[in-house]
Amino acid sequence: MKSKESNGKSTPLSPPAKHDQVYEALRESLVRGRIVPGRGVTLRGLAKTLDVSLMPVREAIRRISAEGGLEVRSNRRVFVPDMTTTRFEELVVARSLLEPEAAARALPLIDSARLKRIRAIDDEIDVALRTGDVEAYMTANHAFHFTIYAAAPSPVLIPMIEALWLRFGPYMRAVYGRVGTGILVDQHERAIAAIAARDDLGLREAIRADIMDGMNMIGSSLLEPD
Amino acid sequence: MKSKESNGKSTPLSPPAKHDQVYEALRESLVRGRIVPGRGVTLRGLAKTLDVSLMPVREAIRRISAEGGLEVRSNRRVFVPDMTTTRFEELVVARSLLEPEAAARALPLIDSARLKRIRAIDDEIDVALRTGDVEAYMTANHAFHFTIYAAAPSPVLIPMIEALWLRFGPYMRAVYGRVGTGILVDQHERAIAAIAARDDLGLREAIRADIMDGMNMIGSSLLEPD
DNA sequence: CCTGCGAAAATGTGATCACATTCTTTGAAC
DNA sequence: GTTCAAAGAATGTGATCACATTTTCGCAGG
Repeated sequence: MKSKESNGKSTPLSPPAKHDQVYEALRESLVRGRIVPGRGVTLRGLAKTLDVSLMPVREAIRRISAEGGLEVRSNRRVFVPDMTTTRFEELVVARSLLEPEAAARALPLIDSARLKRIRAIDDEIDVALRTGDVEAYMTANHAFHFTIYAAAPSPVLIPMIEALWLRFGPYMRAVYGRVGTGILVDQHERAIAAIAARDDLGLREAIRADIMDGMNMIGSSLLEPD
Repeated sequence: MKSKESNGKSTPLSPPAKHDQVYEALRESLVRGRIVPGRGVTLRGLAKTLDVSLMPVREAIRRISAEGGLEVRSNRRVFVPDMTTTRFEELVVARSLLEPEAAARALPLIDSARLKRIRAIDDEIDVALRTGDVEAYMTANHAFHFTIYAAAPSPVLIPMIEALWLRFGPYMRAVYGRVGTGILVDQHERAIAAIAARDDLGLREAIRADIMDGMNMIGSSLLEPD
């Protein structure tokens, strides 16, 4: 029995910690490609930008580094990891293994409301592709995938997949900025059809195809030697 | 051109950072099951134990938490995550997806020297199983798997798999302590045979069987409701 | 022109202090 | 004995300072 439970309002939880806000801001910057891969990240620079002291920045960077979003080199300086060929391939493989599984696990729990939302997001993607809006495309594409996966609570798989997307972020932006979004083909119709049909294998294969499609297009573009 | 490169000795790199040492110590404690799942972890407690200030502990905990080895609850207090049924299943699925892939990628690069080492480790496992030495079994089992995977440099997959093992650590210990190692069957012979035969699919299946075998045995044991 | 060296600025790390929040204990009222 | 509230201890968080290491810049020598 909790003696608390004072007011009926939402839990009066502690105000969000600053290191969490810094973490979110950093993650956002990486996903949106606002941090150039070559240039390094400095604690004091981030602290000044976000108007906090070094402390929250240190903890946020430690956390993002553990997720692979940043890399602390032996100099102890922090960089956006270089995208080498093998790293790229490994990231793609990991995505192609985990995401179909996450989708399949979510499938039985996707109700009509969520499917409707997924369809709406797919429409947004179509618009973004036609207008060439890279920012909107990336946001909507992320929402499409994770609205599917999140139908089932997956406290293990989803964070793992999020970490993979985080690692692609900076380069997706660079690639799209170079080749544009015109080449992208919308492979999501297959996924939507499979969801509507409750087709487990079909959904797995659709997600896998979507990943391979987008990644193959990138593969030919920027990649550094090992 | 680096102007450095002064002496031929190993790089005179900075002395290891304390937060890295604390991180290693923490990870070790979790894998070895020295931290009871129920009890919490306090910054000052760890700092006193390891004889450092709060700073390195804070960064180490942030890092381990990002890897899923610890959990910062909304109270901002740190615990070993509870092993629920769904969490357990997700962890097993992730292992069964990533580890066969890592093994298959390593297969072409496993030379005779490494295979010899793998065989030696398997012998250690047999001994540990016969003598019921839980500690030795866990160490050797870890070495067996990662000696295979590490044949190919996998800067993405291997850390992900390590993070999964880290999450099992505390409970493996608890389970083995309860049911003993007598039940364990050594499924590694299949893997060794597949490596010797350069049998990609055979190795994948052997690794997968090994995972399922060990995990299924655990599944019936301790697990909390969601 | 550029090569190398020394000074100066910048950076990451660790320690200590202060403070708000949370947990634990204590003690009185019923 | 049980319940509840207040006092006390413990904990996580953030800021500031100090220091060793690294990087960057300027200037001399070739």
